Amino acid sequence: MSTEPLTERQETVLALVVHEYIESARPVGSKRLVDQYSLRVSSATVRNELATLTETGYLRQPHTSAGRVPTEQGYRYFVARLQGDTDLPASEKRLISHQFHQMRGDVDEWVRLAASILATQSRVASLVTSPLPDRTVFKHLELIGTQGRQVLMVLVLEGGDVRQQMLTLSDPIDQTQLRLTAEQITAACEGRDANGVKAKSSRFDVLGREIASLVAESLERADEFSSGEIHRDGLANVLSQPEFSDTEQGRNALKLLEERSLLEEVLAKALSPTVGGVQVVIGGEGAWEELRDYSMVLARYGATGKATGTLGVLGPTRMSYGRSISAVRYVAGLMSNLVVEAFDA
Amino acid sequence: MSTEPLTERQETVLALVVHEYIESARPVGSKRLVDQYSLRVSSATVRNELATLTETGYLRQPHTSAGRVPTEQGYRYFVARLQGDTDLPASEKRLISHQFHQMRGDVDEWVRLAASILATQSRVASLVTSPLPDRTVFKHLELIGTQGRQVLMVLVLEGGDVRQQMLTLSDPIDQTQLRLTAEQITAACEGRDANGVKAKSSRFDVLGREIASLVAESLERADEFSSGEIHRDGLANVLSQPEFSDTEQGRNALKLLEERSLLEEVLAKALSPTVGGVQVVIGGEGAWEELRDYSMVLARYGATGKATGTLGVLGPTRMSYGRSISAVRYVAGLMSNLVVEAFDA
DNA sequence: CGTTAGCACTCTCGTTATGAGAGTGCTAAA
DNA sequence: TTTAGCACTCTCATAACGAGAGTGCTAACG
Repeated sequence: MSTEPLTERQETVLALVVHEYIESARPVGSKRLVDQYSLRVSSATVRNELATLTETGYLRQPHTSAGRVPTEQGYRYFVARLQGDTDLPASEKRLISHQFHQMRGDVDEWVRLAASILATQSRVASLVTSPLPDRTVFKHLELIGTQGRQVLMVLVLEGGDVRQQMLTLSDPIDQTQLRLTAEQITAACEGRDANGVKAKSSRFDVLGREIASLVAESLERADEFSSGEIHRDGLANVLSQPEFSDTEQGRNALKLLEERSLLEEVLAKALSPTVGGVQVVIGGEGAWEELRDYSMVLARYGATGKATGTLGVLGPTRMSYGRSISAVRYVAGLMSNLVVEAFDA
Repeated sequence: MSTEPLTERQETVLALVVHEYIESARPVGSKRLVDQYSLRVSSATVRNELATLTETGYLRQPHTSAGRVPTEQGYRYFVARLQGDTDLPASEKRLISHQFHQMRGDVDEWVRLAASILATQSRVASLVTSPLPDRTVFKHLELIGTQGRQVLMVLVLEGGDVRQQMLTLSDPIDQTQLRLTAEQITAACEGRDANGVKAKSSRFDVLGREIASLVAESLERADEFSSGEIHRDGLANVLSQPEFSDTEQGRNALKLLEERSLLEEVLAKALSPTVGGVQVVIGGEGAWEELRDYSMVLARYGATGKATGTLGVLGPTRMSYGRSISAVRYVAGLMSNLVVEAFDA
């Protein structure tokens, strides 16, 4: 567990072990290493290096006389060295970009496409949340009477998100009255958040106050549940990873992917709220016991301060970090562009 | 494959075989049958019945000297006899009903809850689509200018569904003009469908015509993609079924569940468009090769002619039809109530 | 001193053999 | 028509075993 700097050769060996293990899913030994990569040293030398790397906590032996497997620490070191110099081939990029530009429709469509692309590129499961405003700001209110005292409240938020809500008034109100009230509130509260709306509320009549408090409540709710639906894709991919050949393990993985609350927590905590680089969470980083055997590659996308969402992949710790990181980075960039465009074209 | 009517005893034996096989997941033999259910005949007699049931195509032998397994035909017969007399225990019903009434919020919440309840009750995977209007009818239009030529179009449909769309006009238009146009269109087209809107379109000015055609287009699109998102739950359940202990099989099942287009097709074709009873699709019914080893229990819910959605479960042919049917029936009923309430309170 | 060849030892994993268990179909008797 | 009895079949869990891969250690080498 010492943190002495690694020699160059140790670094190479570590990288090779990680690489080979990710490819083959089998513990990797000294012999295989020299053969596979035609190293210019003997297997005995490699064996020595492996021993010290095991000492210092970068590698692990599943059992005596088996090959080595990277520890979380080992993965982390590898990923840190990796970060910069990994990218999707230009042809892939063109293809993906094309698919995105093909379809400038619904936000849900983007999300679906992003998830699908992440899944196929990374070969593991993907997660994408819709872009949501960071701070929910009121923009426009519409009240539409149906029959009797039933009213549909349509709430337009900054950034184009729309909330709708049915509500029942104590007395029947005609459509002109409703329209008037809606206009009043819209005029007074445009550009304000939940608290701002509450502050203005005293200026309205009885009906207006009732509606305004509902609006404020709705804005608050939007602030809290800021993650919304999590769109998943590629669940079948993770099942095909050899570590989940045991059904029990596979079921676990699925449970994890279905556990909304856990994912929300990780997504929220692991990511700084600003759009930026790609974050890699390896083996739960000690904080999430359930994620011990899994890694996530995450990124925030969107326009900081306006609307942002999260996207990423989840797979076994032995996943292809290179592929995942570059895919996540690229797709996050594309999605950010789309969101920015949608905001201020 | 003959369709001679079964004797009463044959019927009993068939029912027991199906029941026992669903419970144990192992081919069931004559001896086990008499022991388990303390039949008043000998195993040899049962053996004879099994033989004829195999002849007539209700049962199948995985290999000589193995027990019997129901064929699709066998399941179908069993399910047909079963339909009426299966129901959730009252206590379960109360619990579920309570959960639903606990939360009269967002439609998405209902969908999520329904999926979750179906999954836990049936112990297999569940599918629920949002309730959508059968025929998309325009109700109200709102145009909200942002900056420059960018306009947010908010389209309220009969039944409270809301579509939003960003659009860029050829010339900047001020807010009053937008409002006027929106009011015009709303007044002229309320209660009309896509074609109705098109018909009225000639009465508007240039801007009005442009907008109206977009509205009509949007209505048409809503008609086509009438299924929307399919919400899933309980995917992990199906992995725990012994038939999927082989990872390959499990992966297949997952792929199936992820294949949106296939599910949409089945949902659309297998169900009459009216809200009604529970439909059981066994082994793909010859029409869907991919579903050979799976069964679905489906129901349509909502208010016929207004808004309906689909919900159901998907599992191996060897699933507990009793549990599934009663769960699907009950949850569909609850969801229908909610939708009806939301429509005309 | 770092590197390497050699070697004895360990642990896994796929293959094969084997026997118990469950089930069948058939025949003949009740 | 039902049942007892029996020979036969097929699966599946268990154990035995050997090949293969890998290790650590020691001693020799440049």
